[in-house]
Amino acid sequence: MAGTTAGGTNGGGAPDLSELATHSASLKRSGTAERVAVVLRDRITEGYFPPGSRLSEESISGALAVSRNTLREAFRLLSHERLLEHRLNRGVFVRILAVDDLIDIYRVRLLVECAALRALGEPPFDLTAVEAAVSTGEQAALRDDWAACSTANIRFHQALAGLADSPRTDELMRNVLAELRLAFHVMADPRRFHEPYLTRNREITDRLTKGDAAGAERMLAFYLEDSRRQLAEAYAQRLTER
Amino acid sequence: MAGTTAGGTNGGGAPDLSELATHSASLKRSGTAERVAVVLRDRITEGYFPPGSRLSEESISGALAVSRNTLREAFRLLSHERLLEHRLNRGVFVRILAVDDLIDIYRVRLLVECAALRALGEPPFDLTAVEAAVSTGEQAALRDDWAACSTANIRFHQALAGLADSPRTDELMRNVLAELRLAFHVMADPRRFHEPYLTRNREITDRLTKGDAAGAERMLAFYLEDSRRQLAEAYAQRLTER
DNA sequence: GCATATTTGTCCGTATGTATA
DNA sequence: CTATACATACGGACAAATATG
Repeated sequence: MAGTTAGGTNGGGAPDLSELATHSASLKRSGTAERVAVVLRDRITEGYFPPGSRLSEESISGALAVSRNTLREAFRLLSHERLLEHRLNRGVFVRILAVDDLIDIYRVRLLVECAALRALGEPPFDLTAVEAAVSTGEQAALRDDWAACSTANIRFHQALAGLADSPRTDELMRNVLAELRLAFHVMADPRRFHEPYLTRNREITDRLTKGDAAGAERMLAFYLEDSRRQLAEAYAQRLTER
Repeated sequence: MAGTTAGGTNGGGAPDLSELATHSASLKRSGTAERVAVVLRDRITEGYFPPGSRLSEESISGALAVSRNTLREAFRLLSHERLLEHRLNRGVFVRILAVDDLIDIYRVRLLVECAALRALGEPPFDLTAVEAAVSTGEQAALRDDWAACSTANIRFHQALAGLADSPRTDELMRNVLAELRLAFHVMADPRRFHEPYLTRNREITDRLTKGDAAGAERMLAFYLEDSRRQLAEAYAQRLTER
């Protein structure tokens, strides 16, 4: 019944929001609100809903064929993850990070990623996930596929944090890195921000392979500091020139 | 408040759950769902709703005089914080931590709290919050007020993590420590778990006052390891004997 | 500054499915 | 196995806040 009026919140692009129906392949039984949240999260992190855009209850619920009540439950979840911002009586918006947010995100990353390396035990580490992320990143760079490169880079850092073997830490990193993507969508110059770090990813991994966790940690700290500075500067500039 | 048709929806008696109405002290404009979440969170962490208890949509929405839709939004928030567990088609329950959860929580604490100390700059630290927490804990112990002592102890560790000066880290610790309270409510022998740590809190603080962050970090690591072991053992026993 | 349209906030009623006694 | 209770999800309603002309 819901009238899917074309051209809702977003001016252009693919109008296809759906593919909600049969997720029966997944073992995890979850309600519709959570499935809606998954779809929206994907759309946000992929840039389909750019930062600052308003997510109208009516159009989204229409496009996804769910009731407004259910949609609002999904909104709550994503607001809690800081991907959406809930302004009372005005609706939900894709968050626009402030520079302070960037700084805090990098502070968390420095804390968590370095701590994960420091907490490593004896030299034969399980680096399969780290290795995989690094090589997919390198291959994506060869293809000039900077979107994939960005994803691989993020996965590299998730893998590093994953060495702590802690589900809660994993979730923290997932959320924080998803937030970080919001900043990249404001700037959209992926190559500049990811290419220089490919070799450093490789170097860090090599250190770990050799069992030199302390060295890897030191390099990682410099890496994050450089990345933070470069990103924060470019981001601040981009924000003010709007 | 909107939609107040035909008077109060529930003229009937609400138990002692309420006090929803006047939150006017807070500057933060928030919707009912968030206020409901605050009330429920308090009730859970204070033990009014013990772990394992089911939170019926009907009775809670009746007691708080909010609609079931609004209540469900609040449930989503608390589920996301791992205080509630959402079992599909069965409702929401106050979470019962598994031993694995305890271990992971302590892993996160070790990671974050130690990293916060390690990241400290030059010796004159701002320890007002830490100091305050320690002394309130000591005074509570003198009064045999172990509930207050538990709270102060938690606040002590929040203050330690707060030295990292990172909002996201603060939130992480808030959530993780709120979760940890669930374990204490299963056992309810607060004295045994908090008294031995009062002096160690004091010692750690003293180290920090002297500017010896590395020493404090070492002590903290032992502290957490001891605490984790003692708690996990007692908790496992308590769980199996039920 | 005002009148109006749009959108959110909140509530109600209800049909359907699922788990449990 | 049937019955009951409850969560799930939808749609409609209206007040209040906000945006718009």
